[in-house]
Amino acid sequence: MDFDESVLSFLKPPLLEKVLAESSINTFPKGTEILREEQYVKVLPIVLEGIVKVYSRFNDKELLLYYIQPSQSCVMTFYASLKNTPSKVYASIEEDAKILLVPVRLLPKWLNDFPDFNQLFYDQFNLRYSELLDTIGHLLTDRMDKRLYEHLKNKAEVTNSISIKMSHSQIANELGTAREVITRMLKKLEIEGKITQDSGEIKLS
Amino acid sequence: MDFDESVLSFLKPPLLEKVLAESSINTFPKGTEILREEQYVKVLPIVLEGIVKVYSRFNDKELLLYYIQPSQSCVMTFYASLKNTPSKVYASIEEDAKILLVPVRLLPKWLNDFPDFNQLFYDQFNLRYSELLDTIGHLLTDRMDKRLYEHLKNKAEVTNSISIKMSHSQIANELGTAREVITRMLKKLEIEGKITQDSGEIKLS
DNA sequence: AGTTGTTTGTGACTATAGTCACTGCATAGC
DNA sequence: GCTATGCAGTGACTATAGTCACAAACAACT
Repeated sequence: MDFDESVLSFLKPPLLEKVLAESSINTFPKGTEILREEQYVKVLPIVLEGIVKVYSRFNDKELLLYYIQPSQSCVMTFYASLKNTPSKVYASIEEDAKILLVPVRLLPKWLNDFPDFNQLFYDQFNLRYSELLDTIGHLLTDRMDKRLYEHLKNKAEVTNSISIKMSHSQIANELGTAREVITRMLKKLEIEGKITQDSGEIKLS
Repeated sequence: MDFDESVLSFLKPPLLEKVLAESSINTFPKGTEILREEQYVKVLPIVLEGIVKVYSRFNDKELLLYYIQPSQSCVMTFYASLKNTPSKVYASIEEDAKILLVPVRLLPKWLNDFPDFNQLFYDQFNLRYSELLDTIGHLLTDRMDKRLYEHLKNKAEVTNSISIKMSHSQIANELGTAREVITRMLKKLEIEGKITQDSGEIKLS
């Protein structure tokens, strides 16, 4: 199979072999929606390359929850599949991605045979919970300009690039606010010298 | 030991025996702070009676995260103890509580010997994550009057009583807002006939 | 009963961000 | 080129909730 096996190093060899034997690898282009709310799940995705964005929707507002980076899995999907309950979140491809799709029917057996496997999911659960706590903290105490700036910095870090190509309204969606607010705040950040904007491209400085 | 063993029915007999043999039972009065942020944890609490409140603090603002009810455990403590990392949240006794304190050093072994035991923590993790998602949803879309009313209804449900004895400023803390706001909103809810206030006691109607 | 401290009630003000209505720009397709 | 579409920029207005500054009510203790 055509990918860097080191991203799966968290799977010990005997388990790794079994997983690879039963799983398939798919590639998805940027923008593909891979998980909708209320959807039932039959495969557990593990990201090999690229970035997946997980977000939630409240009425008409959206909010970015977290990014799944290579060697991470979507723990929301994991739980939804394990318990056969519908998903509460959405996921879409943020950067062209290569994803290992592990069939869910074998998971309980593997978790039973390789108890260490559980650690992976505890870690992810904890990570996501912590991130959500941080998000709440920002929501509760920070004003939009700061939230926006942190959001951009985070995005830059995740995509490993200082430039971001997104429309103002896409950003507004991710932060659960209105487009005009983002336009104004970006202008403010530009005046403060924290970013530059040029033909739809935002650069951190 | 003096408590209703049915609250521990999620532990299968062989495991239950081992756990009880190694654990101690303590009672705590209302108001006791049992977990602070940054604290390291050596025991996993399982609530047998009473209610524990788990909350987070951001700068000077506080926010209620969830209540731990009988037969539930604090999954944040679980993870913090498993990985020996400091706690990110606070916990205090909301209603006089009897708590089973399970020593953490034996947890990894039990999780290994009884893989089903993991389900309990997955369920709790998922529950708490879902609650946090809901909280974010409310924070993002609801106005204070609605958030307050939902908060009171939730509190009434958890304590199994339609009356709440709390000062306005305590409520304000739990919702991460200012006291005057709560005073005004309570008045508003009173006028709308949703609650009554009488000598520091709030009753849902 | 009087002092002290805490809780509640309120009016006035402010700041933030969300909404509305519109203009100018750029790009894509014909 | 022209037009359509979507994106960005901006001023004006509004609503919500947070802040400030008190006053009144209540409780707790001596």
